[in-house]
Amino acid sequence: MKKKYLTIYDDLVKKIQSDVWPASTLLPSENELTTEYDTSRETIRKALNLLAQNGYIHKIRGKGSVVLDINKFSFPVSGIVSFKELAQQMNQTSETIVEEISVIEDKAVTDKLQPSEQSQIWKVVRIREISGEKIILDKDFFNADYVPILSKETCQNSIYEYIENDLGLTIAYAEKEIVVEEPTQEDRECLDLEGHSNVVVIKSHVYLEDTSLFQYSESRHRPDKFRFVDFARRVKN
Amino acid sequence: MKKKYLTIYDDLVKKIQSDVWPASTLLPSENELTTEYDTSRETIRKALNLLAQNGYIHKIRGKGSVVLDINKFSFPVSGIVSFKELAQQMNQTSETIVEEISVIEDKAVTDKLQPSEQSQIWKVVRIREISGEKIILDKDFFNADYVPILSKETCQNSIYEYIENDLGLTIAYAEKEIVVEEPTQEDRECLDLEGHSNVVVIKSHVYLEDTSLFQYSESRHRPDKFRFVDFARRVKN
DNA sequence: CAGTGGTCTAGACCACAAC
DNA sequence: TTGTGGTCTAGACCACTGC
Repeated sequence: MKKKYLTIYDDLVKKIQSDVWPASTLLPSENELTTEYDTSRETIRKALNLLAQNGYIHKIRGKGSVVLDINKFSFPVSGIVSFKELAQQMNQTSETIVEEISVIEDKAVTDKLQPSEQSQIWKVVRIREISGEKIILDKDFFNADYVPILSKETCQNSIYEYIENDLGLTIAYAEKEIVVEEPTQEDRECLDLEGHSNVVVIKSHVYLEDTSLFQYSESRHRPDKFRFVDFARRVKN
Repeated sequence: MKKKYLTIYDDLVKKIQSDVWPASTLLPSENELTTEYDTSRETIRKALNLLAQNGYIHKIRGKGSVVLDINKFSFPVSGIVSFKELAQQMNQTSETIVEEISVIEDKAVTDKLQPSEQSQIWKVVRIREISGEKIILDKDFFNADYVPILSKETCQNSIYEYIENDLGLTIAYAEKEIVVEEPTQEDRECLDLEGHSNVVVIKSHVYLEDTSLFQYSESRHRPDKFRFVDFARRVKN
């Protein structure tokens, strides 16, 4: 049995996207939705809070839930999403070139991932080509305690799919940092930089369900093709 | 009376930050917290979910809530935070130079903010100096329907403080977009770019409690001083 | 005033982890 | 089996909006 509040959420998203309730109009009240979906009010509220969190509605006390018209053109780089998922969302023609797969013992990286003493770290370097241009250089480091084998086919397709479906691991959360750096020699060699003198770097620490750090990665983007969209709410002090 | 779940949240944050429960240990269970704070379990869960959302803990079904050790050095650029609030959080010596305050009728901007027909738009340009260097160029546009007066002193101090405290408006949410651009002539003149050939631009649409768009702004950063930190959780499809 | 969303309660049943 | 967090319920009271 699927979770009730999620099926309600999905249903409401679908209806908002198909303009059942156009932007800046009100959703049915929580009480109405309660009878409509034959459930309790707290369950409805869970679904509505998800909608609000994701920028679909804004709730106003005493009035109701207003449908927002943002979020229509914004594809999320936020959250934890694999390149394959992203490319599918955007309907872009994209290509992945596996540049390097190796096992390393680099001190700087090893310290971050802290594998058990005798074990090692996978290094994967991939180039992402979008519409024929080499735009992104992905450098991934995996703790081999969790990912024992890595084939070229897996790296070509989707490492996340492999980790979640085949290895049965659950990716839980990540710390991300976005900074701008000067291109390294490697960046210049692998990417079509076209004279750009900066790259945007997304550095991620990715953790599993048991809070163990299993991946560190750097996603290095040509600056003119980088875009990050966020929906934020004001938090009072 | 303050909201119970928020006072519990604040208390738990304080205790986590003062190492009452060190990183990677477990918080007391929800049932224990229920008796400790003399409240219901759902209220405890609201507080814990807030902690999880903000990266303080990770909840594991069947085990408990693990304290994370991230979030200790990461100052949030995310969310809606004014420059004054940010500077205070970081204990940085900072200075604001008000470069321009004017009323404009630029078509491109007017279309975005869509003020009522006879009204106008405030344009404010400010330079942010951090440790003696001109690092950020803030260009703000306010719908004069909501902000009738803007003094130089207000712009020097904090426009948000003025809007929320003196005008009694409530800032609710914002759409943010981060892109990298080539510096404009204005960027070159106002900032200490030191040869950098890119600026990081945060473009924001800011909305009030009644969902009306009242501000558009561009915060233009020298790339080497820009940093964005995010905490994300994996969402299954 | 009636209707809205926001908070809080006390209890139930479930899925999962650890022993 | 026990204890954990995840979902769901039915009801209560409150603060706010709009008439």
